[in-house]
Amino acid sequence: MEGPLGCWGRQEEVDGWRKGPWTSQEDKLLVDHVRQHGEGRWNSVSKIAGLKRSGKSCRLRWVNYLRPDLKRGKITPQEESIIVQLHALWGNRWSTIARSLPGRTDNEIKNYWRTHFKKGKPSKNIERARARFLKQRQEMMQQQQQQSLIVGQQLNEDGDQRRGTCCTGTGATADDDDRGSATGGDACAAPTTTTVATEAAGDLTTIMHDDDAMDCFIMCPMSCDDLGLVLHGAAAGGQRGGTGSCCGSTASDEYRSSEEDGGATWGSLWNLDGAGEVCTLW
DNA sequence: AATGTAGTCAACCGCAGGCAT
DNA sequence: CATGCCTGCGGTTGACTACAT
Repeated sequence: MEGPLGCWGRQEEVDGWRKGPWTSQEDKLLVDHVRQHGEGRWNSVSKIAGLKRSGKSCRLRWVNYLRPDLKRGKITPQEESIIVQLHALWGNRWSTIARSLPGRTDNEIKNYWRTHFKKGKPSKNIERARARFLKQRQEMMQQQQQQSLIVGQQLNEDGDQRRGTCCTGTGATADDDDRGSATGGDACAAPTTTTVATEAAGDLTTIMHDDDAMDCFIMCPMSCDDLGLVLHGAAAGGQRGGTGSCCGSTASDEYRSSEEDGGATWGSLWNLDGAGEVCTLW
């Protein structure tokens, strides 16, 4: 899809900024600039590198296309499963989902989701993954309920120290600046969280074992508080842009279109009835 | 072969949060 | 404390491509 004209037709210039598709020369300038100065300070790129592009445009071009660690090519079935399951957890938080998929950008995932799921009809692969996900989550919750009594006794002894167990894996990145993250540096996960997530992930379990990089998903890509916020988001009024909750919705086990139904919650998200109960495990 | 439709994807826009002044 | 700038995010657009009729 990367042609001389790209998809935006001829390049135009507005307020001194070039818009439209990037040329190979511009790409080269941007790549050279990032190599020399690193990422960030995008607004100064135009001056330093001599690009007639806004900082926004430069950043977008780099993040979505020029970054060397990008994985080109189609989304694999495994990645598809991950996307679906992470979307079930986090809704349209594409950047968060993207962090669990090395080499994929939020834009890519967002586009993929829209084209594949917006109009319903998930693939059979997705349906299988989802069914297994829900089933295993149910089983896991039953086990957790049985264990909760024992754990509760231990917690009473240990106080709040359970939240002091912080993960240091790649997933607990410092750039977890998601909206609603109430406490800084709390990318923590009690041991039970890891277990729960791994089991609940269903198909993911196999994937994770094959690829350590994927562990960033299991190892709390978002903070505990953040996860709770997402899962309870509807009660809190939800976030902008439709980032809401799976807990607040009801009954129907259908796919919905987030855009077309006008819902403030995750429209195309499966209804994870009982997800609120999962929240209580964290 | 021509036309219509759906899918894909790069790039834009507006908004919100963080930070410096 | 208030203001403005920068950065990042999610939603949307629109041209191109592939497939169907």
